[in-house]
Amino acid sequence: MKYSTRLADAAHVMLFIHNAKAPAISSAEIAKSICTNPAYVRQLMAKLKAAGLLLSTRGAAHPQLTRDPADISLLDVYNAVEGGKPLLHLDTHVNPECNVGVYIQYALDAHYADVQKAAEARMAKITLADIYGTFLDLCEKAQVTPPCQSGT
Amino acid sequence: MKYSTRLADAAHVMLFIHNAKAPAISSAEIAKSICTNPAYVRQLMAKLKAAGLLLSTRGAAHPQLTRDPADISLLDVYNAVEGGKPLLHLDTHVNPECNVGVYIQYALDAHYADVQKAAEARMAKITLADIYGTFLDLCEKAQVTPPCQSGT
DNA sequence: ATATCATGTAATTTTGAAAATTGCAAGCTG
DNA sequence: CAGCTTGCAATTTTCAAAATTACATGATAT
Repeated sequence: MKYSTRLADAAHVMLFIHNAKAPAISSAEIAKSICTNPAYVRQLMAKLKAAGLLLSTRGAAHPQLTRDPADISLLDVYNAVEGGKPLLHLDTHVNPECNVGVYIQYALDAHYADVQKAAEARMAKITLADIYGTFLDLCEKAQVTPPCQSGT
Repeated sequence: MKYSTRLADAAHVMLFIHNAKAPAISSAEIAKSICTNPAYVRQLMAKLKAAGLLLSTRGAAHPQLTRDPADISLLDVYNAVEGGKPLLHLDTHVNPECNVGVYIQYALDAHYADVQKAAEARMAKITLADIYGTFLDLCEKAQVTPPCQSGT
């Protein structure tokens, strides 16, 4: 399949909104930055809203974060848009008549959980403020002025 | 896309071979356990071989692990079959004319690397012997006799 | 108040990476 | 030699995600 870029796109949406100086930001504007379509952006925003990370109102183009970026972790965003989907996937289609096959996957399941936990623990420590900070650093190093939503 | 189950399948192959008492194990036999086809199993085995985890000879059905399962980590297997493919994926198709979009993804990249490192560090601590141990425990709890390659 | 632009959401189509399949040359083994 | 096997390349199928389409509902400004 295609790789899921929902976490990257959702973080993009959140940071784009945070970075915006203008009061009004439409899904169309955000979509242009991600090179996608407004409906997809709104789907992401709906999930972020359901997770309590974003506020938005029908008909009005002024979304806003519910909390300070320092209080929103990458894990929050991950849970919002990937909803429990694991990073590693078992092969659930093994031969049910083969005990070895069945129980090897069960055994793997237990250890996959540890990897998932480690990844999530790390994501919990990364905040949107951290990412935004890195963003500003990179922009400075490249001598680029952040705002683009006014121009493009 | 489909989810990749290569890591789970490759671990399955390794443990199936380790668990086998019979000297001869064909790719067809392993494939039956994973509910797949021999060619796919051989593709995985080719990668495991290239990574130095497995020995096999053309024409002869007697593969064997190159090291003790206690000396083979889940990360070894992951690197062998996923070859540097990350767990999280950036959105590389952003608008190149939007600095915000471009640099947000660059910033994310840096933090994704930390998550990847954490996951890999955890995988490095899990050995095939650990997984095989869990496998035996689960079999015992379920009162199931492990070997299946003799029967099915 | 009404024309215009936004959101929210469902339904459908397209895309793309992985698995499945096919085919066959090369090699072991009885 | 006959009947297995592996190794590997090429093709087809699968299926989750993204893209697209459509439209009802709601805001906003002139």
